[in-house]
Amino acid sequence: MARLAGVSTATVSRALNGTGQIAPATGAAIDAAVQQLGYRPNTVARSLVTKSTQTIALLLPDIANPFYAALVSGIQERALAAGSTMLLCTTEGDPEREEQYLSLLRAKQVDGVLVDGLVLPPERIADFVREGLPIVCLDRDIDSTSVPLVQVDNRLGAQIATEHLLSLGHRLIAHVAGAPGLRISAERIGGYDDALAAAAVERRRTHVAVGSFTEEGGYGAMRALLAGSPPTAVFAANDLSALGVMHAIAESGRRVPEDISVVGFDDLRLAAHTTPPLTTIHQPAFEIAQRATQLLLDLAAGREVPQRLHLLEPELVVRGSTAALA
Amino acid sequence: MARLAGVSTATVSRALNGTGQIAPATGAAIDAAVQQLGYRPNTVARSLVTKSTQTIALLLPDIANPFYAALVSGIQERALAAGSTMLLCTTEGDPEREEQYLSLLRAKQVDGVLVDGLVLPPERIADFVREGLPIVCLDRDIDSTSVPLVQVDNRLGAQIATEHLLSLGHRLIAHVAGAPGLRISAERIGGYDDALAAAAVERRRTHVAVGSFTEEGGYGAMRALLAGSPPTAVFAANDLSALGVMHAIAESGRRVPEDISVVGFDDLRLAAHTTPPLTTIHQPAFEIAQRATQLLLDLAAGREVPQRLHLLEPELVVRGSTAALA
DNA sequence: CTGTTAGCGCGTTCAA
DNA sequence: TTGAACGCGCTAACAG
Repeated sequence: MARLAGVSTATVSRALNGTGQIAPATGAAIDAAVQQLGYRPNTVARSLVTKSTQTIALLLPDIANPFYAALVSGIQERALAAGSTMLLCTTEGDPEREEQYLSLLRAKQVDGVLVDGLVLPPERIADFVREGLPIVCLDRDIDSTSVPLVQVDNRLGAQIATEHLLSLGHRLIAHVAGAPGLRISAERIGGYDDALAAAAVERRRTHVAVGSFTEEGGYGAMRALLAGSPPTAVFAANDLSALGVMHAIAESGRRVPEDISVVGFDDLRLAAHTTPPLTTIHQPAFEIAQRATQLLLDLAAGREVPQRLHLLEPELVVRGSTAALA
Repeated sequence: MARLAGVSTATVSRALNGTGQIAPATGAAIDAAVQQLGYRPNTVARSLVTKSTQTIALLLPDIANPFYAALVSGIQERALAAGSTMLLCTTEGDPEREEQYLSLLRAKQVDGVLVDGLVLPPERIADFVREGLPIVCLDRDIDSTSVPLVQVDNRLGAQIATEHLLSLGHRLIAHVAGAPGLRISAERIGGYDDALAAAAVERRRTHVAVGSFTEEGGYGAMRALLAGSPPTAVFAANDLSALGVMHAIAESGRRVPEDISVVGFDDLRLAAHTTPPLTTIHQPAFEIAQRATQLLLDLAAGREVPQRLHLLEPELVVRGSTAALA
């Protein structure tokens, strides 16, 4: 203990936390003792009295999706600036595991939790909020008024993507949709529909296939699309499924973008290096993460957050996977 | 408190932890009270006395690399099975931040930390081990005898990759290397050299370029290679840089694999969906993560780990990016 | 089988 | 400016 090298524990506590006045001499003595022993206060004991663990959690289905991974650095930056660390909990889309984790996190007294892509019923989540666990939702919605939400304007992004294809002269535009039942999937379909309707282009039922946001799903969806009446352009609900789409197109002997144009959504780091480089909708992942984290820290500190919905702007990034209709 | 609904706190503790014998009647009463109040023991208080936080940490440079992300699910599975959660700490390759995190993690009394790709001097890391913080290294080495290591046999993997290209008739085989100064980069260069030497193929200095394990790095390295005397095949130090390599090749008007074959390393999920699908060396990421986590939990529990080095087998996965020399 | 007592290592009164 | 005393919520040791 630093106590052995000086004064009482109370004084050490005050010195290290900058609480109260410390005589220069005793301050120096404490510093010396700390140096010598490599002393660091036990944060567990501190948490027990302060009621703050300086820990937040990120709860999401699957960190293997690079978009989720991109969120982490934004969270990390804000959290570290506030002296907090981040627990990562992956659920594999299993609602039981979501609930299990939420309950565990509450027991662990985390200061708050960031959730993304949960499938648990909103009322269950609201229960946790009611019990005093601050929760902020990022990227994907939850149907709950008790949880702030930070995300990109999905509908607008999808609309911009589709308009880009329309402006290139395409009329047979397919959509490889996200996982069924998710609001985010519906919104991207909505934006696609909006753009087609505004251009008075017929929207064929057979031109929407489910890609489920994965490489594998996009691949399967595109194969199905090619087996029917092939489109001249495809808007994929995210970059990962766009990868699968391009794979299926290449495998069928067609070329991107000469035969079929492809647009993705997310703008993953690797989108710039696919073959061909992927035209896509940029999501400000870093900013989404930072905003959501700040909101969560505010909530945890007992500050009110005035606005529930935080919508950020999507942006079209044109690369090599789209071209004018031949 | 559940105390209000029955007995003493000690009995509740025993009932909930399964320690000691509990009369059926009181057990039922406690269960009922727990249900009614939604009671969960405060793990912070528990940790203060048990000296275990049921928390481990993963310290790595950058979660945006999908290979690191793949490790997470293996860790998560083992950790959750042991009732532990995982703190994720990303360092951006900054040694100061590594030390800052390690110090913070010690203060937080984590049960142990898994490290990957640290650049901190081994002796600093050994200091933490000496202070009683269990550390296990996975994927990338540390030059320290006090830290167990779980990784794939990098040298062997690189050798297998190069041999594959040799067996296809290639003789002008370039290597896009990893970040300079890392043992893992040197080992993969070593395996490449071994294979060339065994086949009595000349290894040209100009056929090794630095790709630094990133898409961007691989892209730049391949452009440099193409500006010199172009190889007929390339072994990239990881899949991400292989993506950049394929990008540069396509941009130069050449085709993969007709003009140039490409082999990666890692076998990321997306490797199956690049254009063309990437031939690569499979790393058992899930197993590496599980083994390392188990080792760490053993260490944290005070069990001895007999073996310091755990080498897992790499495996060649042949897809569409390699072909026989024309 | 159960209650009482005593800490775990801190922050925080209240006096001095 | 500093120390003594108390308590955060829990588990462990010891009686009973």
